[in-house]
Amino acid sequence: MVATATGPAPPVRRAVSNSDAADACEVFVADARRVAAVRAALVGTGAVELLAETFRVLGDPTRVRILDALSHAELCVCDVATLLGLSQSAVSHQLRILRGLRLVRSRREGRMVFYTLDDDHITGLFREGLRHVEEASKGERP
Amino acid sequence: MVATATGPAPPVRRAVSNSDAADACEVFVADARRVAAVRAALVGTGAVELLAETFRVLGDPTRVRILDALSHAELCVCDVATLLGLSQSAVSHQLRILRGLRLVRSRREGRMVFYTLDDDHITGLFREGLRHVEEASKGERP
DNA sequence: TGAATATATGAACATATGTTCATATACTCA
DNA sequence: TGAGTATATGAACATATGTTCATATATTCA
Repeated sequence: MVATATGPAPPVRRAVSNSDAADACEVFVADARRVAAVRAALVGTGAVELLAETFRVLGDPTRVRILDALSHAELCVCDVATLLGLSQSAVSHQLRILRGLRLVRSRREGRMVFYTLDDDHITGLFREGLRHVEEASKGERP
Repeated sequence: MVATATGPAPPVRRAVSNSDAADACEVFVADARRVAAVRAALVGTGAVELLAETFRVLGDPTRVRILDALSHAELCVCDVATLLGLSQSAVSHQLRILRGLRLVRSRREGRMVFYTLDDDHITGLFREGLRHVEEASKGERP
């Protein structure tokens, strides 16, 4: 936190400084100091794009199910398809996407290709997300 | 892990048991025992959907930037818009989505509405994702 | 009350995305 | 080598999604 907004900062109502960022519309800033401080602390564009792409890849039910399956055992494409009731093509397409972000790893063995989670990478996120969700669904306000 | 696939399990090549899951196509299972074990361990549909939706919401560059900004300070809508060079409308729409999943919380103060991260919820995922991505971009294979 | 301002929201539109279908590639075995 | 099988991939299509534009709602202040 930059400006520990207690007693939430008197709305200064100063026009947006025509520095670099915004001429988007006639938007005013409530607290120019706070905005400036936050701007300086923002994550770089590269990290934003990469992070968003990572989450986007994780944000599909089919891919979640595939990762869930692979978190329990190494499986070949046809096993995944059978297990989840999906077509071989659909599974293969999705595995390609997961592989592209290094979330899974493949190992060929004869005609078959076995997939596992690539534990070196963001896989932990999946596990943690699952924990969060399972908690959240319990602690939902009634 | 269910079947610690060392010496990766002789491909049994048994036809898919016509139990409940799959008649999707003529797909065969490589290891019926392993598949059955994994099937029993799969996460429920509800959790899958919720997890995927959570990640999906996190999987957009604009929303990542908004969360990044809010991770540094409490901000009103116009501040976020100014800060990120976005239209007020776009920000408001996105904040609605984030609010829908309880990732941010809003607090009205006069005409303005201030937003903060809802730390009780999956926000930790965002932070951790960021860490992962920043590591990953360093440790990329050259 | 009425003008001004901050935020919210519905409709429309362009783009992105997941699945299917058809087919290509890679590997095994006779 | 050729048939058979497991996986990969390109094209097409239906659906989902983010932004903009216009406008509604909510609050303050004269």
